[in-house]
Amino acid sequence: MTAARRAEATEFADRVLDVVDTIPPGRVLSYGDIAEYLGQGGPRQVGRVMALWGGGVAWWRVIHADGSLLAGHEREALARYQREGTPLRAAGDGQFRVDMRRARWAGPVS
DNA sequence: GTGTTGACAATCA
DNA sequence: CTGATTGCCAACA
Repeated sequence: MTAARRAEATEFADRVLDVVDTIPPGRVLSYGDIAEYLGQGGPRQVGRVMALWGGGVAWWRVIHADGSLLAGHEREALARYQREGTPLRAAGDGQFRVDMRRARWAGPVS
């Protein structure tokens, strides 16, 4: 059942993308949080989905658990954060990270 | 079937 | 706070 397996992968991806699309402006979620929220897979699987099909959603709202930004897209994400008012934290060297303590979204239900 | 890699995470030094 | 190590899950050669 290779077709079924592919269908499952697409379904998982669809769920992840749906969750990401549900994240309100000014908030973020970590890969592990999304995996935990879905109750399946893991942070890496979420990361894979984002890498493949994340281009159609607010990928900048999905970051690492420690609040670090995506490698290679820091400038883009930073612009989004400043525009949406996402709580940021400067490290002094130009290293900006999201303040997970405040920006972390609890989900549709809180 | 085995080993390596990866948009990760938690823990330890 | 930074860096290194281990654990996890799935894809890929």
